[in-house]
Amino acid sequence: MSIKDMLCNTVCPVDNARAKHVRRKEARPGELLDAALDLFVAKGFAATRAEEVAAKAGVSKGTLFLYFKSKEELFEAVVRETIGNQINQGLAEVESFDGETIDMLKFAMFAWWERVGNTKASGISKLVMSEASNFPELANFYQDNVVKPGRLLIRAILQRGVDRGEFRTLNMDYAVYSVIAPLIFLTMWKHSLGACSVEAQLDPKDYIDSQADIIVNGVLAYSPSLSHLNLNSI
Amino acid sequence: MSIKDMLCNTVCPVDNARAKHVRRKEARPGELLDAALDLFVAKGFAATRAEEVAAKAGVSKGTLFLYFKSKEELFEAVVRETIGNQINQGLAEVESFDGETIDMLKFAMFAWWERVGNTKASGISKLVMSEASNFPELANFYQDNVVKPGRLLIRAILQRGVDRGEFRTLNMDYAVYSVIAPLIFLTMWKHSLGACSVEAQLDPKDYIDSQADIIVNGVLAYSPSLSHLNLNSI
Amino acid sequence: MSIKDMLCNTVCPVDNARAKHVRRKEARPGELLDAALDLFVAKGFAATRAEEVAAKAGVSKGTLFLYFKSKEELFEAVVRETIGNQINQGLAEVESFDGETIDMLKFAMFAWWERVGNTKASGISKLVMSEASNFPELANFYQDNVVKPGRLLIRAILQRGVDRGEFRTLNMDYAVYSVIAPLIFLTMWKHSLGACSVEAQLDPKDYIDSQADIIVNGVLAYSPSLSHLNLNSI
Amino acid sequence: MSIKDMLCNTVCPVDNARAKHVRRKEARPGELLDAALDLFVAKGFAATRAEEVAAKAGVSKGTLFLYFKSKEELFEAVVRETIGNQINQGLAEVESFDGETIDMLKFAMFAWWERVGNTKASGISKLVMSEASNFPELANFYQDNVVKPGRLLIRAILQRGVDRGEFRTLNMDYAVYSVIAPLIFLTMWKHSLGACSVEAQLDPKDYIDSQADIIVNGVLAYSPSLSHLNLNSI
DNA sequence: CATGAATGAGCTTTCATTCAT
DNA sequence: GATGAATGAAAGCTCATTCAT
Repeated sequence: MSIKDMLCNTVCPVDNARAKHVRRKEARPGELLDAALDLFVAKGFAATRAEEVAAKAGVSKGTLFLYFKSKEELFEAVVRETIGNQINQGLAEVESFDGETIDMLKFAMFAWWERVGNTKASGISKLVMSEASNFPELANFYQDNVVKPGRLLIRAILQRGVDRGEFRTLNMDYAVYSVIAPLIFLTMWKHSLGACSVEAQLDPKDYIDSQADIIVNGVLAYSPSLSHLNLNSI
Repeated sequence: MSIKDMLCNTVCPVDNARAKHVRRKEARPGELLDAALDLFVAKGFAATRAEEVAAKAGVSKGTLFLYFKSKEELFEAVVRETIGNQINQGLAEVESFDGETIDMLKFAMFAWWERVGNTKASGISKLVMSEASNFPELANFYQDNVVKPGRLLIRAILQRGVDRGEFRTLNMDYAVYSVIAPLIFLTMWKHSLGACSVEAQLDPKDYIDSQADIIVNGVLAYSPSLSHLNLNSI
Repeated sequence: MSIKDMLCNTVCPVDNARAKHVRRKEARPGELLDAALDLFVAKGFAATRAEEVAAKAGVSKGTLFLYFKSKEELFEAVVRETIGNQINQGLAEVESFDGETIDMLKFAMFAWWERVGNTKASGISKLVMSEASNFPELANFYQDNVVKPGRLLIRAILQRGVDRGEFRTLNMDYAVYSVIAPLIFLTMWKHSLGACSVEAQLDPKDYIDSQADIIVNGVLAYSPSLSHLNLNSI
Repeated sequence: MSIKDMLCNTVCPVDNARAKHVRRKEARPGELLDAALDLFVAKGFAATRAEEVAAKAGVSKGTLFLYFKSKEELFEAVVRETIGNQINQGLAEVESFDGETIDMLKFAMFAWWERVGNTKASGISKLVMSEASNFPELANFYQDNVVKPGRLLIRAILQRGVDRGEFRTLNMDYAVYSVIAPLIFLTMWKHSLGACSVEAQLDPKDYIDSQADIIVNGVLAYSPSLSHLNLNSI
């Protein structure tokens, strides 16, 4: 079963019925979503005023409500539109990867950075986490469209490593977070403390490099057992 | 230099001059801080109404403002009071640890869970990250009193491992995040998506167990080089 | 009919029934009235907080309400107590005056300054005028106890001048204000604009001197007619 | 030097830079200023609720804050706008007056009544005096734009009388108040005690007539000296 | 008597949302 | 479609007043 097959069941493709309607909405007010994303990420949902969003998008306050019934709907649209199918996009690249799983994993992590982490969309993680309890449906949407597919993608990679004897046996349900946690942490950091003091900033490349290095070594076959053999004596 | 020594410069002890005066005020309205912490973590600063906090603490709206000049001051007090000197407390335990650094690291991670992660205080991470850009001073306070000391604590442990030949050479500035990121991620998860759907919940023990296992193996000496030796052929 | 006789009908002597009760209240909380007078005059009724008054009087907030049922009652007490029987006091002095009415009038004006204008009680005019429409009963009280008697006192003096042929015939109902207006104006000025900028301050003695001089000359018998006779030719 | 020349330095003309922008805003909400003036004069600043002002102006609470950042700003706008250049307007009329200074002075006093005293603007005196210590800047503004020019205007008239030999030598710094005090007293009376009881009301014409008569006679040349000559003996 | 912590009605101010133009 | 003036519900905060100590 290809990785794509593993994912296609879970990923609920964006509702096609609404697609056309949504498409028209995005024609002009795509700028509204952009503006809203920025402001929501930076200030939070409640602290962002509808008028600010409109102003940043270069339209009037009234226009915003022409395209979005309410501030909440705007928020949901921001999340839904921004999330898009990030995972699916990255999927193809990962799937077509040919080579050792170690490199595949590293590749996936850096690809994520290029595709998502280094994008405006990166703020979504922070946004969703911050507002999850105020927008439960949205949290579920995020669960279904980002978390689950992402988890499966990582899991598929790790499983590939195990299947090919490269990686040792892992508790898959939790091992995936060894990849996910550092990446999500990075985006949240970038949009919170990292944005406040210069000293708190992290260099993304070095950061991912370090994390990938440790994770990869941490899942390699035999390394744990070897450590018990006291390799120093070799 | 002991680990404690490494930390004592950065950790700014709570101002003792005001402590007594403040202490009396907080005798009763400590409940206000408790209530506020819960609500701020769950709903965010802006979405939490002052009256809710008061009600949850069992007092009237007016009483809240008797003890905190404004909602913002309440927020800051929540963060400052809750943070306390978590790190310092954990410090003693870690410092007195005698044994292999592998176990020390695992111990530290679990200890953190008991001391902080499994506490009401755990929501602070989420809170600070969510509101950092709206409360820059608070972000800096968190930096100085939690992030920096925590980073130094982890760094000290890792360095111990390296010094004793247990761990391989690491890019310390980033390696520390291999320990920090999964833990912070856990608390944020717990207070956001994890609180929404049952399926998204993580078992903390298993989670930390898995993370610790992979990290520890990822930093062990010789494992990386061994991987290049293609151990499969042995 | 003596001047005293002219007044005794209008001046309602302070209610003797309540006197004893009031007396006890004044024992300690006289300081409350003092403090309240100052603050009410300076900031107005609404802008003065009960706690401020208490603090200035050196007692606790609760004590204030021990002596005055409400802030309004405090206000009314301030006015009633402060007004006292200023006019009556001045009355005796004026009545026993023996000499030309010109000097009597001047004497009355300066006496008022010593007895009232230069006293804490002087703020009452400003206070009553500022708050009259919010405290109609008090306005009437002031009418009956200050305005009317004062008007009669002045009228009596002027009438004396007319009767003795010193003053020309005057429209008494309005002529009295030639004496009253400048004096009331002085106190209001002193407690409003005069308290703000140094340059706006008036020297009371010089001010009254000038006013009295012009008024006195303005009411003298023959002077108007004489002026038409072109006295320059004499 | 013409009277106008004497004044032009002190009267600061309303800022023309902002005028146009402000003007548009006030096109409609001029009614807000009208409503606010009435209420502030009647009840004082603190006792007037923003909602009352809005209601009286026929708009909603929110609309008021659309045009005035705060209740205080509304208050200041009321004073500044209402004051306008009352004095300057009256100036032209007085300046072009040709005839005896006695009549000029009387004319000025009655003109003031028509132009200001009998207008909504008349409440400003009471308002400013009542709230001066709470709004020091405003008090200064009033000083500069009303008090000083008014004083100079009166002084100019009196000086004209002296220069032409109609009036005797006067202590000008205080003599001006013989004109000002009765007029200001009249407006304050009208908006405080005069508004409470019918019996306390003054007929403005008669009042001014009487005041003017006495003042004018009080400043005529030779009358003071004559009084020392003991004219009774003639 | 005196205190001051606690209350809650009431006020200022904000801001999402509407709608006439 | 687009605007932005107008709305009014809702939230933060104040302060006169009460009452247990």
